[in-house]
Amino acid sequence: MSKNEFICDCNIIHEDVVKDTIKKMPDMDLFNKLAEFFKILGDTTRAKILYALDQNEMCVCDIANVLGMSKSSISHQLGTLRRMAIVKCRKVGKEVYYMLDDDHVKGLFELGIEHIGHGI
Amino acid sequence: MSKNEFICDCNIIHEDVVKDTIKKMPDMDLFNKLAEFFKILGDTTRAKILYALDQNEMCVCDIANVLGMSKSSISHQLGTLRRMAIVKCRKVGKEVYYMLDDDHVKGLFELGIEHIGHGI
DNA sequence: ATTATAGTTGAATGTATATTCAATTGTCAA
DNA sequence: TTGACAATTGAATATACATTCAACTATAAT
Repeated sequence: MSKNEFICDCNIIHEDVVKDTIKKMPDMDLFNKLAEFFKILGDTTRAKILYALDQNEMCVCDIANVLGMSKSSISHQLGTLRRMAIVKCRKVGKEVYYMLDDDHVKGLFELGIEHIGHGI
Repeated sequence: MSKNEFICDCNIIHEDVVKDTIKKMPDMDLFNKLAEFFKILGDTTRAKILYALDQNEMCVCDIANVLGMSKSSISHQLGTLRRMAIVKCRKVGKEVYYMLDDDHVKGLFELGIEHIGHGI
């Protein structure tokens, strides 16, 4: 592998380290999925929704009230969370009750909180 | 608490559940910090950088080559990661070597991967 | 059947942010 | 001290996406 196979305009490339790292990088597809997953938690509204649903199963209107936001925006976000299989719902008459679909979410929250250095 | 204290235009509010949930919600500031933190991992480039740095400490140019991206964009992202105290760096001559600053990152990655259901 | 309402959906808008480009800083070597 | 280069930085651009608004669907009650 000669230097001009590298994309970068510099002379001090540590070829061995770069090659070793490249070798160890998993399929790039994993990073897309990983980022997609973390992005879900990387929004204040969604984080609140998930925390709230971790306390109680609730209908859309209840969640909207807990967060002080419109039904529509909550519903949009719930749609996103549903598509990512992070929440699931059950329909009872006109109402739709949402709940967490995944135990990992709780674990992730706790690690995140630990990182931030807050107790709750 | 009368119904019109609620923000939502619906009749089926489960007052007890809403009040209970509100009571259990932590300081809203926590959600901002939490979301801010997860947002960091919620970007493909940053996820790759962190994974790469988990394999080897590297200079900016090396990272750029591993990811096949420009030095500038990598440097911008490293700046973000540094400001969030997720990576740290040491300067050696003209070069700046970056490494992970935080063990939680690894744990978070693993949980994320577990969620996605991939092995690596 | 008609009306009211819980929830969803699509389009539009505004905001956040990733990457590029160009200029700049700091350090080494000659 | 001058030239080369690793890295940073700011501004500009482009893209992604959260919320709003309005229209629509489905269910329940009268």
